[in-house]
Amino acid sequence: MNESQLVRGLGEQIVERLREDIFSGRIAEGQRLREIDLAKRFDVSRGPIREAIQQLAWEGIVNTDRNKGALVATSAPDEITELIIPLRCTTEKYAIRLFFDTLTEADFLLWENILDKMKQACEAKDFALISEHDIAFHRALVKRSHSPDLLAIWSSIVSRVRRHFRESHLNYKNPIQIYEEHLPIIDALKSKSMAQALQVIEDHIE
Amino acid sequence: MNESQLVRGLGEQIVERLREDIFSGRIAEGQRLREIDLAKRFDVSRGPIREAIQQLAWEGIVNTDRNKGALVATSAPDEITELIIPLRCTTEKYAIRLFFDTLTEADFLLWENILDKMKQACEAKDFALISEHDIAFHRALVKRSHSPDLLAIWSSIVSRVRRHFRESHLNYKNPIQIYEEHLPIIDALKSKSMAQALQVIEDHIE
DNA sequence: TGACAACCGATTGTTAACAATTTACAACAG
DNA sequence: CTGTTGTAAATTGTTAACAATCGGTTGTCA
Repeated sequence: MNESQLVRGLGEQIVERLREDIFSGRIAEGQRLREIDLAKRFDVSRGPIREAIQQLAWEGIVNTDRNKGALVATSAPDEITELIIPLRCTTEKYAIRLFFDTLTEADFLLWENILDKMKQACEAKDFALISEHDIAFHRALVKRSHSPDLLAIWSSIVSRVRRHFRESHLNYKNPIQIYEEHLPIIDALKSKSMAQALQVIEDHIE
Repeated sequence: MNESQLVRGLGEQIVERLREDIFSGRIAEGQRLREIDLAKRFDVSRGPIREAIQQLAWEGIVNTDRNKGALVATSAPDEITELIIPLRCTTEKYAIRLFFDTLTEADFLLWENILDKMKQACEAKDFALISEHDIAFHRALVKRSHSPDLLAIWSSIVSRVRRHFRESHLNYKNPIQIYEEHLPIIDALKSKSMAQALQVIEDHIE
């Protein structure tokens, strides 16, 4: 998976901008997305716009009806969270089992680096950044398994519910708690007890 | 949600045809998908083809590189099966819980229709077709939940292990058993006992 | 011979025009 | 007044042409 992605297609860039607009509330829930409007706004043709909308639809951020266009989805988080929790538990615990015996200091450095950035975001109360780093941290965990398939499966689960990450973060009065809740994971991974690490990740996800 | 879907876009139809081709093995792993070839084959322009490929990429059925097109993804290695079983259990049981109380005769008709085709494939010992219908059956189950989130997640999980469907089928001396093992699922769904249905699907997946 | 750069064909990315469908609204009949 | 039907505008679906990019090939030079 190409991390840097120096040059990206118009569609991908538009996806990111729209996703950020929707998550930040600049584009409201239920609002209709018209291809021509977006094409004018981004100064591209409707091709990349349609590409972006299709992707957002797959992520569950907008709903599309044939010949009727796209509406920004209203969040219905609760039921699906119930599904996501066991799925994440299964995949992330599986990842930990794969890599636990081969951990090195460099791994902890990498993860702690991400958590540092998350801490700064928490202090700045920048919820968009907090979510990004939260996802990045767990992605880095799964990636450490060195299994592209595992990473791909995990990604498809999480990106589908990126919005729920964000919404659950908004429930924290003091965002620094989000950061603090990640520290035990690192500790447990350092502890040399796989059973304990599996338990901690399970508690964390729930 | 439009149940019948009488009229669907070209892109959606092409997604289904390509998915069937790949799940059955008619299009091999690693094979390159050229937009122009597909456009000629389906007698449409490249627009709907690109739409279909993007969707297949999201489901994990093909891998795309910018400016380099799409390759049919290679199925995950055997170890992953260990992970997939609990993931499928979780998602398919979740789906059954969602729809169990609203089942109608039409649902059973649809599913039995797929199983009929599977039966014919079993009698013909056509393992490619057996796999295709096996996956199609489970997909139809999950789709019945009417939850796009659930279907999206399930799709991306199963697409990565499609080869294991075929390989596990090859272990059967008498392929008709594959068909017969699906009948208890229908029976349990008809039985009005959700707990029993959940147990049956769990036993079936393992 | 081997490295390297400039081309060329093939393929994907993007655009703009055209076709089909939906929606809103107005005219009309009962 | 209510419901229906026809029409036009707005919007999405599809197409085909054009632009940009990639990979291999060929030719040059050390």
